[in-house]
Amino acid sequence: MKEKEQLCKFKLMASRDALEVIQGKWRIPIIISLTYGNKRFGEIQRDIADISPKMLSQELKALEEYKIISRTLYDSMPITVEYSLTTLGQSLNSLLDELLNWGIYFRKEIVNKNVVQ
Amino acid sequence: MKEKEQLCKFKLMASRDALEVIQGKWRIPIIISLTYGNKRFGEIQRDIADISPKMLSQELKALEEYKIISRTLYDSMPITVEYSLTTLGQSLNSLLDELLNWGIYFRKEIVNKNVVQ
DNA sequence: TATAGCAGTTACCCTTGAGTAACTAATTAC
DNA sequence: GTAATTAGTTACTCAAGGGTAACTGCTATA
Repeated sequence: MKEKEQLCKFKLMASRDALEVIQGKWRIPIIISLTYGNKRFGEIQRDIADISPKMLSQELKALEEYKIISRTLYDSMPITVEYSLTTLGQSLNSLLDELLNWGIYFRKEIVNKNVVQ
Repeated sequence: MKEKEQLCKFKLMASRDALEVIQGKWRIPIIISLTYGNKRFGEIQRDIADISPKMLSQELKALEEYKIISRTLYDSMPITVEYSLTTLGQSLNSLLDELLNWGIYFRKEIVNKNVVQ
């Protein structure tokens, strides 16, 4: 029984580490947008229709600090900035896939059956 | 290009459905605790050492509404209440696995290397 | 008679997440 | 000369998420 509890505690810790990074309304959408190739600020904003420049800027900075994305400045005129997933960011791929699959399954099971609203 | 954009929008929607359910500090820990068997209120509270009864009660109710867990009242003395995962809740299994795997990987890559903090 | 465990509830507070609107500076096109 | 695009920033506001502490009613045990 003690083993089981220790494993449980370990999993709780790991899930918190992961959640700390992907928590919030906008980070997953931003990462999904970037799985479709490197993008500029404005392009991400157009992908995620209802994000404000303030939130996008704020969350891009956070994801950069976590080394999930990287920011490249091109000294063109006008200045362009390109965001891309790092290898750590790309390692989120299978987690994202599961998230998407479950989201689709959940909508089928619940939302369309009007069990929840 | 239009196909790519539509797929991106579709994925954004699915991820939001999933996030709506698992978002927040406590839901994933509660679900993880319940993957180790049906549990009573006090048992979950002991698993997740720093959760308050208020938050546990509130999040259990939310998860019940989403049909992720079910609540069974046993009319023993004193009254005991058992929480368990529904089949919908169990369907989160592979998502949880990926979350845990990524959490462990992330800690190895970042936290231990002191890149963050 | 008092304490402990069962499963929560209630009231209060404070911080954070997120939204809105307006603004920056540089350049190009009309 | 004015508007549009580039990539953001700043100030202000509000609601939600979450924390703390005390409390409920019931029963069994010491």
